[in-house]
Amino acid sequence: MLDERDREVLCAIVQSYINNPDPVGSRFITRKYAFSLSPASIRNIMSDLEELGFLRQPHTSAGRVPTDKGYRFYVDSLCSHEHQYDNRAFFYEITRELESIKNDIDILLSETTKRLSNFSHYLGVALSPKAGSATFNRIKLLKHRRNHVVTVLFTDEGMVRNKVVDVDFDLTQRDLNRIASYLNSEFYGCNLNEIRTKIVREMSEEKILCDTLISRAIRICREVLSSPSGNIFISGFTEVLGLPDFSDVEKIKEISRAMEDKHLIIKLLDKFSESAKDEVQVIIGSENSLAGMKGFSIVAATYKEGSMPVGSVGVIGPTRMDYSKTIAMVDIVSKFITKVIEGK
Amino acid sequence: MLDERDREVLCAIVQSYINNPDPVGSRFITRKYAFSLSPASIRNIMSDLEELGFLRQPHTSAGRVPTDKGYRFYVDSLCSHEHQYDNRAFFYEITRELESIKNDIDILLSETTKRLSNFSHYLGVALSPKAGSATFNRIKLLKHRRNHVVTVLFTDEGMVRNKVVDVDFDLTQRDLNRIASYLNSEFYGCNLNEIRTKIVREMSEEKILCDTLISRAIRICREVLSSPSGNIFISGFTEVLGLPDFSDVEKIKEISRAMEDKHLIIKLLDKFSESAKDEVQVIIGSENSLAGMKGFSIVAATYKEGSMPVGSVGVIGPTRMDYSKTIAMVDIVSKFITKVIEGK
DNA sequence: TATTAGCACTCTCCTGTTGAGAGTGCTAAT
DNA sequence: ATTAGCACTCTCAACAGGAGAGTGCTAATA
Repeated sequence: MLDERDREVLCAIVQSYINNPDPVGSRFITRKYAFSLSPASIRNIMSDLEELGFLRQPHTSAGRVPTDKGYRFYVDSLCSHEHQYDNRAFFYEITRELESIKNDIDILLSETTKRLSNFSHYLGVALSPKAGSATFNRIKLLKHRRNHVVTVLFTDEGMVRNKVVDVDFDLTQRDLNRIASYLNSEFYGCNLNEIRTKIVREMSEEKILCDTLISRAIRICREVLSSPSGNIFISGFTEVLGLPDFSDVEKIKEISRAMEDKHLIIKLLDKFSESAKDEVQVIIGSENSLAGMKGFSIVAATYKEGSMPVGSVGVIGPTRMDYSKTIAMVDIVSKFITKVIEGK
Repeated sequence: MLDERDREVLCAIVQSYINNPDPVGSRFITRKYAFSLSPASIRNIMSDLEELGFLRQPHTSAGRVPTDKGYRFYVDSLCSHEHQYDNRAFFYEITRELESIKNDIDILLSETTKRLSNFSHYLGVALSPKAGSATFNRIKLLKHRRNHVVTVLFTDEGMVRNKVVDVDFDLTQRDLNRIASYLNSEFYGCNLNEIRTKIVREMSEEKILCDTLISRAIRICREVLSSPSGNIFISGFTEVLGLPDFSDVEKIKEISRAMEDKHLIIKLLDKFSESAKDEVQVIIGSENSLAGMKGFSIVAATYKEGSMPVGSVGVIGPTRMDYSKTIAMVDIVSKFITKVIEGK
């Protein structure tokens, strides 16, 4: 479909536009990229590329601009995925500054997104491990004031989570210990999601258990498991405001709305976690299924725990994004987080 | 200094400008506010008010606009602080929807700021209780994997906080229990800040204790207390983008930078907590000591725990802010949070 | 003496025009 | 197949003119 020359021109246009958001014209291409072709020939090629949907013109007598399809082709077939030199500073910074934060995954992720946005100039995003996919190790119940129980849940993965649970009955610490050991023997090694569904089923079926210790145990456990979605971290709004892509107030509102709708972004990143692909993934502009996110691209990857993806980290920016560099950065970051978590 | 008539005119100008961000002219005043004076007389008054620093003109032949000093006078002497009717819906919403979130103060505050920004159209902010001012009740240490200890700290105020602490020595659960009971007997009833300073002192003085149980206890405790500052919650960026005050990209960058600098806002709100005044406090534009926050106003109040202010909640917006309404809202919110916390 | 009508003046903002500049597509020559 | 040449289109910046809003000042008025 595209011969070598066409590809070269497309590549030059995309790179030039990424570098500087002006529609790129034929003359500019010949001069800047030293093709052994005249502007007129370039124009013919550009015209073909436009026909094929890789480029478009903002208006007659403007240069060309890549379409989402153009970016896609560039990412898949044209851009080099080596960018190690540029990103070396980034790599050193995160390893040097963040390796020590290994006990609090939330802080680690939040700091990571900050660094990511600083270096990429786009939004850094990360999704903390979903509790649901973790494995129940043990639970500890501590009496707090009357009617309050502090629960501390340990997972096999080393996550610790606490929550204060209201109970409508008074329990001694001894009762709590018995409840805890019941839960521990019942659920040891189970996946938290499974436990939740199991509990819901049992609660609807066996109303008989009412007011026994087990029923209380179940009720407490349900409370503990009731907040399933992981935290999301987004950094770098000020950073993106500096980009020429956001010199327009409408564009700013758009990305701000997208950011506010955290649920949508969570959903999106969740998809990444599910598709257990190993590489960095890229969603470009309108490929996105979310209405509010068309116009932006997402570059993301998962980080793993015991070879299972448990969360994701990435970058959101304009479609006019330095994909090559960003992909390399996200790759670095996802591997780094995996390493920190596993090495814990 | 200002007679009754001058005040009325100033009040009209401020209110008109708050209502609609156009410089207000003499003719407009006479018509809208039905003064029994001609535009020419109003002009004379306005000229006086400008001389006194309450008003300024963006340019000759524009109307007048309040200065920070003008807003200050308005807030202190002119505006009515009754706004109950307008805010009734707001009051109902927060009491109905948020009262149930009493076990997790962070979620309560974050939801509160969301509601606050929705109703005010400005940024809602809140500072969670500073751990330092709380009172040690007891600590529980649980063995996590090798070299990791899960600490659960209870305060008299009912706060629970957990943290995973790395230790460079292996301890049995039994050791941990002994350490915990040492800490419990040593620090029961102490203020957390005191404990921290005490620990720092002891660690520098008595190196002798090295490698004993007590030294280990102290080390763990220090870790637990090492993150002193409270969380900050800010909501409503999309909300403020809708205001005419932020139709300019520069203004947007300004407020975005201010938001990113969370430390500064924390500092600012901390001051509110310290000055133990009971009322809602207002900082207008350049009264602010923070460079990045000039140009914005802050309306904030503290919420209390046992009649001690422990955190603050408020609103950040343009100096052209509906002070009357906002002050009433912040008042409602701060009292609401106090009630929820105390009633816990 | 305080108030006001009248008027000249200033400044912004909108609109329309114009010319430069950049880039294109097409055609004919190489 | 490539390219030079040219007419055409579109944007953008600069400029001018006119409407509109508001002011300050002065002289007349109650």
